Amino acid sequence: MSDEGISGRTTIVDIAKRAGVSTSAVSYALNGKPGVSQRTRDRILQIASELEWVPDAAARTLSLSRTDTVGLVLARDARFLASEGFFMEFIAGVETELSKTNRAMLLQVVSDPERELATYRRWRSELRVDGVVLVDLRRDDPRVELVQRIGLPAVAVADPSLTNGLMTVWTDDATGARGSVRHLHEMGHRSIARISGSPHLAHVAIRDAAFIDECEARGVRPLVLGGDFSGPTAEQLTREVLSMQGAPYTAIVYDSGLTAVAGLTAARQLGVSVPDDLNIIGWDDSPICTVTNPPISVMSYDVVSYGETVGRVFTALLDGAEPAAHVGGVPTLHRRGSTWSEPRPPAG
Amino acid sequence: MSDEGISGRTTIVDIAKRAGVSTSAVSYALNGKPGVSQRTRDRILQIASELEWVPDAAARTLSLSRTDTVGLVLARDARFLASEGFFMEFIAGVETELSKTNRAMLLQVVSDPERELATYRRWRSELRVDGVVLVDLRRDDPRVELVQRIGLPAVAVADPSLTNGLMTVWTDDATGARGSVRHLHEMGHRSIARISGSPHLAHVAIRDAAFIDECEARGVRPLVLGGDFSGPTAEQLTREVLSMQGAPYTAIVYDSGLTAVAGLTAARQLGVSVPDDLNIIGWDDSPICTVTNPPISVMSYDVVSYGETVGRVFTALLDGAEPAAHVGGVPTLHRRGSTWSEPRPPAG
DNA sequence: GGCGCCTACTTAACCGCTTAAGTACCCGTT
DNA sequence: AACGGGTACTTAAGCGGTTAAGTAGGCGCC
Repeated sequence: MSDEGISGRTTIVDIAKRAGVSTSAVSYALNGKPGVSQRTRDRILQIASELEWVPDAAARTLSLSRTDTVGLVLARDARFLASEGFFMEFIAGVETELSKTNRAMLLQVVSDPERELATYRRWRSELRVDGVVLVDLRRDDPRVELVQRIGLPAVAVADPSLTNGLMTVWTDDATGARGSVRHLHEMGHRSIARISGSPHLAHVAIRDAAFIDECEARGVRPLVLGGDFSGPTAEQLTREVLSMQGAPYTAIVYDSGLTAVAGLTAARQLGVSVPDDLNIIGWDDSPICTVTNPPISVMSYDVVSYGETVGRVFTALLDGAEPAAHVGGVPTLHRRGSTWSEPRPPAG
Repeated sequence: MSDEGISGRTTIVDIAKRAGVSTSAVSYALNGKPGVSQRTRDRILQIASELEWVPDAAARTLSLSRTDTVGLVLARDARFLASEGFFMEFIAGVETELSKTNRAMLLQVVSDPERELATYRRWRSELRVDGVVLVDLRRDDPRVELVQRIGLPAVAVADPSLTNGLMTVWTDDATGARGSVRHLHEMGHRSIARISGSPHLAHVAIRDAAFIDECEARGVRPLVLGGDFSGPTAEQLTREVLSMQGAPYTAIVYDSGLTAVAGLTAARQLGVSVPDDLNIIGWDDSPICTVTNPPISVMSYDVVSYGETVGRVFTALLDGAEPAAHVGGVPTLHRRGSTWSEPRPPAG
């Protein structure tokens, strides 16, 4: 009450005056650097906390060239790319870790990839962030090349095969896809379809390949249809799968929760019973997978802890850690009502 | 290529050298202020663009006490409070407007309200943001008092009755709630239930009151059951409504898309046909409302443009506009398959 | 008892940009 | 010819921190 007020914010000058020392002594004390006696250090710390001093972010940035901020750009239609709620949980996880080192997150939602690149360039020039998190990578994604060229520290959230040596955190989608096939095969399925998301997204392509490979290894008849993460397309493709000639597909694996729900609806409209005649597996857990009848089994992992890993890795990167690929999660099957609960003999 | 490199970033000193003037002349020219001739101004601008100069954010903040950043804090369980995708669209809208004045958005996801308050205090002390956007207000929300006390500019996204004179943007939930009742009444419904979200959220209470009021004005028999925005609770409450004694409720209005889907599932399990025996209306549009069978009618408004309004109002606020309440959207009915498409004579 | 060496500070420069205050010069006046 | 008043700049100070370089005083040591 007494010292603040007029000037507004309290600075290290205020602390220095009170303590009767120079501002550099204050700075040394506050940052735990040598150059001040223990007595003086304690006194300065005491005064700082009395005055509720907090360092000015801009001043720090200016002299340290460090912003304590990490940037995240999301493409406008990200809500189609990831299942509902994914980003909320992901961001929550990232921040849990970042806040431990007092870092914040700058978020930008853009309408197209070109603007995303421009945003990185601008952030870099303005020195607004210490680095960025890259999500939703595509094959030969221009962002990877850009951040490397302009020297913007980055953590890529994608399969290591796409990140050209950047620091990366990934989920083992291939193992997840194989796991879904394995489970269905063990339950007796011999014909399994997969209705995937946008094929130009790298993780989709990875799931596709692993799916087919695992099916072939097990003598299962596979089918992959490329969709776009939207409900109507998933419904349409589901109808196609279910009305094909020949031995029917008894299970369909989707690439999100939303598309799985759409598939369930389509099946019901065709009079196909889930799970009796058809098993359905979605990807990424979300509340909507639990409010359907039957609730939908999904391949998923803990998104919050995935984000936490990204936050930790980011902190390490800024502390000088060498780029490496870290596993942030392995999708595993969460069984619910849309899949058989025990093996059935293969038909035919 | 020639001038950058060694030092790294290009500053106004570089421009000044090239132009053979002082840095102040450069600053005046760059900011369109008087004090330089047109010739010199043009030359400086030319050089600046050749050098691809971008102002350093921290330096600007330090001398102007302005960050060009707005903060947004979301409570960790926000994904339950708003329907899926709401925040992505909302934030996209806000940023569309903010980016016009070259402002960015700092995002923090916290686990509890206490941390949210702490975040505002810290941002204020560190001078990290010019102001904040407040969402998901409760009655007597402590955030309103806090931002006013510490003098942090804020735009509250909530009903004006809750914001104590802060700059606010709101959706007319009361009119929306009345609209849902009006439509159902005109279709012939005479007993309408409402399964609402968490009653301690202000907008929920407002919808509750308007719902009951409009029902009474029309001689409709109302019922309001308070839920929590979760699927299981919505299913449970739906079962309760449908198994009550006496004249049945022929329509249920929910407070989100997710809970409406849950209600649809519960109804189906009880053998109640939608829309024949029961009409269902959700709130806030989202993809999941379109992938059910039938797709679900919702009360909704354009969330992106809602966000845009918030962005515009925020810009105005920082430019000195007086606090006022602005309407950002009025929920209207989007008719889909879960409600009758034409009036039926009231039963009984 | 003069030397060097710590320790515990202070002084001053710097980060990149803004802006009040000063200065040099030109022009039109009386 | 001295003077007032623009115009077009420059100088210098300041925003709030950090940090290299300087300095004063105390201590041990030969």
